[in-house]
Amino acid sequence: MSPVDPVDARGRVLDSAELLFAGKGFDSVTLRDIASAIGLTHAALYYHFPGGKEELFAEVMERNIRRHGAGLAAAMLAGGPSLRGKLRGAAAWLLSQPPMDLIRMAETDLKALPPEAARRLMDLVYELILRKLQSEIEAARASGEVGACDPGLLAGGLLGLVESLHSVPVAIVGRDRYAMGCELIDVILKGIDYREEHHAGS
Amino acid sequence: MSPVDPVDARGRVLDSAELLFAGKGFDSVTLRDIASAIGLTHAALYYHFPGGKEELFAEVMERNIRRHGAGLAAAMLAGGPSLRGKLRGAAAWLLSQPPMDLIRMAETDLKALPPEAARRLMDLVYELILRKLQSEIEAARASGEVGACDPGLLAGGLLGLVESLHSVPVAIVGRDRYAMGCELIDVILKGIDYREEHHAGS
DNA sequence: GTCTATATAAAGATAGAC
DNA sequence: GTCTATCTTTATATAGAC
Repeated sequence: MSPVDPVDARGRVLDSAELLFAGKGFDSVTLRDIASAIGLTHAALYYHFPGGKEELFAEVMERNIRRHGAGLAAAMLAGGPSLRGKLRGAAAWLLSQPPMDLIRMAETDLKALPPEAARRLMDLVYELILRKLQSEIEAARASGEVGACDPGLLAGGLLGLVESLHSVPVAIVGRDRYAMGCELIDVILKGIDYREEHHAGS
Repeated sequence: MSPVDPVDARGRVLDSAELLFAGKGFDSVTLRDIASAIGLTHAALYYHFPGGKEELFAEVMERNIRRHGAGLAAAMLAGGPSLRGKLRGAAAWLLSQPPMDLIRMAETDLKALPPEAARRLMDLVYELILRKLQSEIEAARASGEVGACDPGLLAGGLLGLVESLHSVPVAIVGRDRYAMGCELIDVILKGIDYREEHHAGS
């Protein structure tokens, strides 16, 4: 708790690395970037992470996924009993965090890790994030709150949908990301009132 | 048209680069990767692209965006008059191509280019891809085929949604990506039958 | 148009002082 | 715990032969 807590140096390295990795991906971030952002030289990182860049990245990703999982669970709980509330809570949480960019993670970053480490992280994403979303949709489906649907597909779709809002230039669009997230969730829940027979009948 | 068409060497370089850049991103692909994939040395690339990696990448991205725009327009036209048909055509096209990963492009890859080049490419994405999707939704909205919605937001959401299917492991899920795309489109169009008053009434 | 060879720069990693 | 070298590898880029 002292102004510069020496025992927490490792945590500060993780914070710096997470910020940079999340923004630019594994290959675009150097150990010197990570170190200099917190006033260290890159050599110091090897004291905390003897395994070098790969070990640091793997730990960053695992901590990131776990925090996302915990935050998501808490946010959905706080969203109240309705599925809409839970999904809005999930959106608020996801948009409060730096983008996870799961596509890049799966397609690019994880290829830099040993296959077992990559698999382990993907399993964590599924277990701690996708599964939680999926469970809530399944529960709503079982209780009759929503109609027939594929909860697994919807969970992945919702995640991709909300995450894609991170790349919307808010300054140009002039709308809050959370407001856009809520609107997209309502579209999922209620649709956009498509008239099947429109062309036949007009 | 000869088996090895010398005048088309530049095009083959672009093809190789596009394949690799699309899969792993700017920083994770080396000029040696691109060259050796087509039986050249990296030095040969400088004959076709004197500006080096950046020039090659910028040209690849521009060609990629233009092809996506043209393919999207053709696929939506072929989808027939209904919005559902057009969107399914769009999904079929997007899923037939390597992932564009617009989030990575916007958040990572474009930062490696000069700002004007980056802006130009983002403008092209908007003009040739998002705007086309948006126009179709707007037209359907104007004709009464669908109800009130935000066409711009929906266009971006649909793109993110369909693109995210690229990272679904088909072998595990056991479903065709196009089938999943169609289901998600139907969710957008018709919703998942959310009962607003479920909790109050049960 | 493509090659070999080389220059230059950047990044991961290690050794040893403090 | 962190630093200052230093080593090694890898990548972009260029020069000049063919």
